[in-house]
Amino acid sequence: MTDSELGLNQRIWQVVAAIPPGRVATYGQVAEKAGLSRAARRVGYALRGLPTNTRIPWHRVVNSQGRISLPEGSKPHATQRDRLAREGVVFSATGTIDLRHHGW
DNA sequence: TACTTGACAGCAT
DNA sequence: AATGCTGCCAAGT
Repeated sequence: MTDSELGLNQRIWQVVAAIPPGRVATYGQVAEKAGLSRAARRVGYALRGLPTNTRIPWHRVVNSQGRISLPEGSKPHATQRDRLAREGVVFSATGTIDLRHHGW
């Protein structure tokens, strides 16, 4: 495995793992903290490759609008929302999170 | 080997 | 407010 492969994904996962419960970070923030300043897309790709039983708190990562970036109605979407709600994250009627309050 | 795609985001129009 | 374009970087075709 090359450094660019392992290093990149692990850096991303490490950053995600550091997000405290009850808080959410945007893909852009994760990318920046991982040293990828503008590779928000790469973050989504890395999370997408995580196994279902991973211990990485991937659910604490949402897009810049405070919305879950997964197809509404899909199972992963419901899982993310449920886990966040369980940590005390509040969703508005339209399904958006107030980043001013829950942002990292 | 080259082009397209993707759990995104910021800026321009 | 809604599109569209560009940057990022690995994977798929």
